[in-house]
Amino acid sequence: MTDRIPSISESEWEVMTVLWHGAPKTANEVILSLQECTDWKPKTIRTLLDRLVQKNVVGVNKNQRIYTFFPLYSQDECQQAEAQSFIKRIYGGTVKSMLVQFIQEDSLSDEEINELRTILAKKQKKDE
Amino acid sequence: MTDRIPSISESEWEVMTVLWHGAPKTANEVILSLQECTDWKPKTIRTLLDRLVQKNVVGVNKNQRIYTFFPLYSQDECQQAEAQSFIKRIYGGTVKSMLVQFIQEDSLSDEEINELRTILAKKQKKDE
DNA sequence: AATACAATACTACATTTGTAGTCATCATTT
DNA sequence: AAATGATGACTACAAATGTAGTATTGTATT
Repeated sequence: MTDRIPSISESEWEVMTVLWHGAPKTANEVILSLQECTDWKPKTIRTLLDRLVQKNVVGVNKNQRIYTFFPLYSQDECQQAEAQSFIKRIYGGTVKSMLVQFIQEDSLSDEEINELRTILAKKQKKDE
Repeated sequence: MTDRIPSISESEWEVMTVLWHGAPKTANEVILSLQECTDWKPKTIRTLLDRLVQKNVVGVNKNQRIYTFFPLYSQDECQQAEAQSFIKRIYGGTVKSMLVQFIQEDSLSDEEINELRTILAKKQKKDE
């Protein structure tokens, strides 16, 4: 289903985040938003936007003189695609080995662990 | 502690995998190993090895005429570093949100879910 | 209408990555 | 010793990425 999502570079991802947070947005809005957390020049951001459009990850509405941009894939879709390829690259494709590592490290609070347990329990029940 | 691990590209990662699987190895051994699963030319693999050495991710023993190569970081360290930056990039830094997504998708078998539950349970007991 | 401003379009350039090739050298085989 | 073959050193080149700059053009202002 999810047609092959083109790869999104690190900087481009930040632009996507802004658009996922609310779209459509004008280039200027994106620029303002990103200048709060990065020190990229406006032109840089504009270039990133253009590249995302070329890659067909972002759409443009050119009806007005000032274009507006919007994501063509949901954040969820993109996260899953990235995660998929990441896991394949780094963990040889097995999701579990990664999860185990994360659980073993102290990246999770007690509460989070609890939540995860609950989710896992539910998941298991529902699946059968 | 873990000094900043340089970033390892996708192809380079495959070379690392071979070295983690057993080192030291000569370039030739690495090449043979990789030719089973890729169609890279020997020179390509050699270049990747050299770049890893430059990046200080792989060490070389030049005592013999034919060098041997070995990883300077454990697979675990590198996985954690990559995962860290990946999660920051894609999930805004929260480990849990990613785990939840993975659990929700059907990436896990029943058995795996069980294992995870066990691990979580143990983890929680031990922590307090 | 002329000018200034802002948005878009196009161009630029260094670095990293993927993917090798050529040249020099040392060891081994005639 | 000369030729051959394997290693290592250095070079190459296109695509992707990070990071902009210049040129053009439509809109708003005087």
